[in-house]
Order: sequence, then structure tokens, then C-alpha cells
Amino acid sequence: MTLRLYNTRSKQKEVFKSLREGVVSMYVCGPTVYDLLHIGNFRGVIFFNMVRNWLEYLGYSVTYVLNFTDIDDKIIVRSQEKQMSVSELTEYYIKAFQEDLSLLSITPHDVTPKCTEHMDDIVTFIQGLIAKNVAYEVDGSVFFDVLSFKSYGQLSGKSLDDLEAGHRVDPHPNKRDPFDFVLWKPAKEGEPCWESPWGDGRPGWHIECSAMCHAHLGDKIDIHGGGIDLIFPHHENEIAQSECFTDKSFVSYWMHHNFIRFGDEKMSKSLGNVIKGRDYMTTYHPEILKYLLLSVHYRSELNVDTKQTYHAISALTRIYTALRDAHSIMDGSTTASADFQVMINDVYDKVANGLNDDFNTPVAFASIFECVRAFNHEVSTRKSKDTLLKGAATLFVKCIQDLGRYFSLFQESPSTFLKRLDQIMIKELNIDVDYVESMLLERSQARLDKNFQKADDIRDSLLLKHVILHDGRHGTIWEVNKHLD
RNA sequence: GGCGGCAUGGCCAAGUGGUAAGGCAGAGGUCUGCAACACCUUUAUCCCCAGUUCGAAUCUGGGUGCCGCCUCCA
Repeated sequence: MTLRLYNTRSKQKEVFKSLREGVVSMYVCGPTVYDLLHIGNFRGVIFFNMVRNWLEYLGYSVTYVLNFTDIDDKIIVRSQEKQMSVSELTEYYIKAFQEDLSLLSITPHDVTPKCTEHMDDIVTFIQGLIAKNVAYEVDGSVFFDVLSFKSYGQLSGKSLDDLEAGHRVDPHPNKRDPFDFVLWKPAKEGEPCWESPWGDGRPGWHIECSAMCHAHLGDKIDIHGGGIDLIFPHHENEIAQSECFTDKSFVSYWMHHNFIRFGDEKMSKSLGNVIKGRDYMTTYHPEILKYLLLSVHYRSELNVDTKQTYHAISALTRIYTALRDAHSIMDGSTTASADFQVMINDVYDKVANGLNDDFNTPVAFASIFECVRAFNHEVSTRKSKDTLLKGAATLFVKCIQDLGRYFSLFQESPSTFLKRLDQIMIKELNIDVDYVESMLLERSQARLDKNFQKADDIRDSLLLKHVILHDGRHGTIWEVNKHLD
């Protein structure tokens, strides 16, 4: 059973082999910190967290670097708008990001370098490129000479000729070639700047990642990740810079996750249709966000709207309801029927196979649902005192929680989480709790009076408001219908 | 204008050469005063056309539709 990854560079799945036995280095392009992150940013955070968790499960010691871009044009503009200094602004949003991460309960990143703390590395890197004659300075700007890197365009599958044929090219007067990109740009009056051999200025967008990646992980790394939109030009340019600088192959595996859509449109800051991760987690729940984003394969587009959110809530309700039942049944015994044991082992295997196949999370989740059904089947076919049922409950809970760790999912307290889901839906559907409670009392009396017609009418009317009643031994409880279409 | 991706049941979504995972919704049944939960059963031939093959959703060619990148973007 080997891990296979889709490599953007080769456009196919490849067997994963680390550069060094038992060790994996991964670098993921992190956020430009001038605003709260939207859920598109979170797709990468959540996906690569799973990648890291899975690699660790496979026995690798992983170093995961996620950078902060804390100086660029957008940051400068925003800081002027907000009348804050650049560092005040970026520190604020870095802190906000870290708060969001703690809400997600994912594995912490090992290193989170900042661009502004690597200016020496960046300058050294640029000097190295100039020394190799692949970069040139003009009036305080330094540009990378794309023609000097013969495999330029290999990652994105573009050739310079194709790009040339496009009409979106906007040549800069100082560039030798329209596709040369800036490594160092001179500071304008009043802008934050750093000293360099070419005058005060700041780094271009792409060089920081090459420099920080090199500083923390060395010449060659195993995995480099990011959003699909970074393939060109950002990652293409990183390859050019890094491979020219070290004369070595920079990255073994390029991994890119696809976009999130909102309705019919790509969700993006420039379109202004973003949902902030924090807003989503506050309105709904981090667990829902994680489940939703992982329920679709990472290389597919994912539409995040209310309907999809409700679907995720339905799915989580099914899993957590079974977990809650299992908790109430289990008593420490771990002996289940042979069939159930086999099924459990099978689920572990299927999840592993799914994740090993380029992180096929839908396959992994499908087998988790099979496990849920198998457990519910035990509940419905065995007596409540059957020790084999108690054993099944124990194994079931352990299985879901073990597997859930890869995704950083399914670790919530079932009863608390289900109540939280109810609260979310009560709010979403504007359910009047007092009214429901009063109708419940009325119905209970009607049932005591054997006035079943009235009791049924009340139940039906509540159902129209998405309130479902459960008549149990200890009275009637209610919950919100979370299976909405 | 250049380059690339996608098109699977009512909805979401895996599968990428041997006769369609999973979730939601729907139908029938068990349970129930009636329900709900849960369980059991059940619901598709994979955008269109042509081709390769013993055999294709899966490969090739053409068409249609949607989307992305080429500009900051995850």
C-alpha cells in the first residue's frame, strides 16, 4: 500500500518517495495578511493539514512550513486606508489567522516564517541570481530573465510563445522580455523599505517564497502546495528562481487544490463574493467547514452555499447520532461479532486506500458511512444487553475517532455537537423555541387524554416548521430536521 | 486571442477499460397509538455523434455546454 500523489508538474499520479528516508518537507504558500481569510484560503489550510496528518501516520517525520506574506502592494494600500502602520496591520491579521486556526483544531504548522523577517535571505538570493546572470538590475529594479531558464513554463504547461500570443501582456519599459518578473522593486516615497545593493526597496511577490523555502527547508523539498491559481505565474516563477539559484531540482511533488465557488461564480476577493472563514465558523461550526471542504476531492471545484452546508450538516448528523448512541451503549468491552470485527478492519483499510490514492476523501468518507450503517445494524438486530453489541459500540467509536484524526474531524462530544447543530438550525430556520415547547406540552396532554387526532395535528404542524418529535419512554423530545433538500 | 480543465441518478459526489461507492431527497416494508430515529428492500448505463476493443462512463476524433489560467487572487 503506497501513497500516490497527483503531481501538477507531470500531470499524473506518481508514487510518493521522499528525498530522505522517513522525512518529508512541505511548503505551502500562505496568506497575504491584510484581511481575514475567506473559506477558499481555508481549503488549503484544511487539505494540507490532512496531508500532513496522513504522512505522519505513514511514519514520516514532517516539517510543514506555511509562510506569511506580510509586505506587498495590497498591504500598503490597506494600511493607508486604515491609517495603521504596515506592521500593525499585518500583526493584527496574523493573530486573527492564528485564532482561526485554533478554532479549527488542526495540527499546528512547524514553521510560519514572515517575509519581513527574511530580507537578508531574499537579498542574498537575488544576488545569487544576478551572479548567475539570470537576473538584471535596471534603475533600482531587479528582474528575472525568463529566457535564461529553458524549462520555463513546464509546471503550468505554457510556453513563452503561447503566452506571447495572449493579449493580456503588459510590458514594463525596463523589462528585456514581457515575461520577466520583478525580484526587487524600488520604494516609492513613504513606503516601507529595506536596504539592498540596488537601493531601498522591497521584494517582488515570488522571490520571498523561494528564499523562505530555501532558508527553512534547503535546496530541495518534497512537497510544495497551494491553490490552483498559483500555478502560473507564482509557482512557475518560484521554480525558475530556485532552480537557477541551486542548480538542483526544487520540488518533487507539486500539489494544488481547486477553487471554491459560490453559486455560479468563483469565490474571490476581486469579485467580492467571499465568505470569511471566521464568519462561517461562527454562523455554523468549524467541524462543518472541515467536513464540507473535505467531502469533495481536493482537485475538484467545490460549491459552498447554504444548500451544501445543509448537506454537510445532514451527513455529520448521521455520523454523530451513531456516535452518541454508541457512547450510551459501550461499557469497555471490546469483543464484537466476527463479522463486525471484519467490517471494522475493512473500513480502516478502505480509508487508508482512499487517502493513499491522491487523498480521495470521498472514498474515505463513503467507507465511514458504511461503518455507521454496520453499527446501526448491530443496534437494530441485537438486544441492548448483548455484550457483542457493547463491544461493537466500543470498536465503532474507536474506529471513527481514529480515522477522524487524519481529517481532524469527529473528535467533538456527540451530544454537545448535535445540540449545537440544533441551535444552528433553529437560528437558520427562525424556529420559535418557546412556541415549540408550549405546543409540546399541549400535545403531551392530548396524548394523555388519548386525543391522538389533536396530538397528530400538532406534530404535523410542527413538522411543517421543520421540527421533528420523538416520543420516547421518558417523554417527547424534539429536534430540528437537518435533512433539508 | 492563446493554453488548459470539466460534463455521472431529483441534488451533492466517487469511479478512469470488464458491465455504476457514499450522502441527501423519493418509493415500499419492519418498528410505532400515529410518527420520528434506526434497520431491510428499492430508484442511473454515465452530454451528443462517430471510432478503437471480445468489452468503454473510463481510450481516440468531432460536436455542444460550463469553468479556469494568461492580471492581485487559495
